Amino acid sequence: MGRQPCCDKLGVKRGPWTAEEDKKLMSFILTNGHCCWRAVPKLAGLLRCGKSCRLRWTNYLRPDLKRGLLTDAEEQLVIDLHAKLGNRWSKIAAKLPGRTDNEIKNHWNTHIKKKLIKMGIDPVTHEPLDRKQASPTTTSQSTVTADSKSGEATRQRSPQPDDVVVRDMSAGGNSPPESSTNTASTAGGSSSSSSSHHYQDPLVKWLLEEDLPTGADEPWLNFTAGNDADEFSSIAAAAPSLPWDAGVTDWLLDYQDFGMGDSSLLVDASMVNNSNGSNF
DNA sequence: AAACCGCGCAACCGCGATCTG
DNA sequence: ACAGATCGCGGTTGCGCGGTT
Repeated sequence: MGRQPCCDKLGVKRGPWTAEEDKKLMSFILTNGHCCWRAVPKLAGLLRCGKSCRLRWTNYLRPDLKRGLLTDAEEQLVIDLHAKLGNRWSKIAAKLPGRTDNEIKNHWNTHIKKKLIKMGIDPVTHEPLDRKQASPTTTSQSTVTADSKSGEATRQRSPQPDDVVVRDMSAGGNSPPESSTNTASTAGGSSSSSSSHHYQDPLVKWLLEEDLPTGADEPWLNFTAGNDADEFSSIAAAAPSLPWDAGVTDWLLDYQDFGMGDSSLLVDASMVNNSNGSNF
């Protein structure tokens, strides 16, 4: 009964993806889409399981991905959404176009969590760890820069977003619109920090108020016959932080060499632009 | 100069939800 | 209706790199 096994794990390659594997997967998905992840590795000629292919695609190869550190506005939005939603990274990521749940999760664990702790804020409940300890005026600015390491110091961190956090967290606040459906035990009871009017940043305010088109949109699945190679090139040029900028996947720049120049494979530029339309 | 340490990120794992036959 | 496959999510791990001692 039912379906075939997902993957038999025997002969399935694991570990870091090579440029060649990326090339195969990217080429395949841009050509055929990913209606069935189980079939993708076999059809693409990859010795990977479908799960691994999906992860690689969603976290690294998707054309609409942003790369690089989160901006202050994005970080602030993540903090607030986390206060509302808890560790529902996919929901949070859906509010940040071009960002993946994995990326946000990593950033939370490596940056934001520590930052909040240093500020005297419990990263789980978003409540002050110790109300006596939480002294925003003395901790926020000095500790924000303290966690910088390996390039973090180069980030242009403004103290203002942090000040907003402290103000919001200590202000209590009223019930967020989504709180009625929020069943997360950690954030649910204390998810009161985010009355959107607290945000001076209009972008953050807008993102919190609007039900955005999610970053999960997959415009590359909506290929149109009218697209051409020049259009694809313009998309790549317009997206300064696409993964292949790092040089690891330079092959993508030569997509015509392996058939991606075919008009049927190309991404609708307008849809890509829409997905990144918030211009962080 | 070498060893050690901490950080950041990519990838894996396991589980629950959903779908399919 | 049920069993099993598939998908998607969140937690965790492992490795490479850069900084420090």
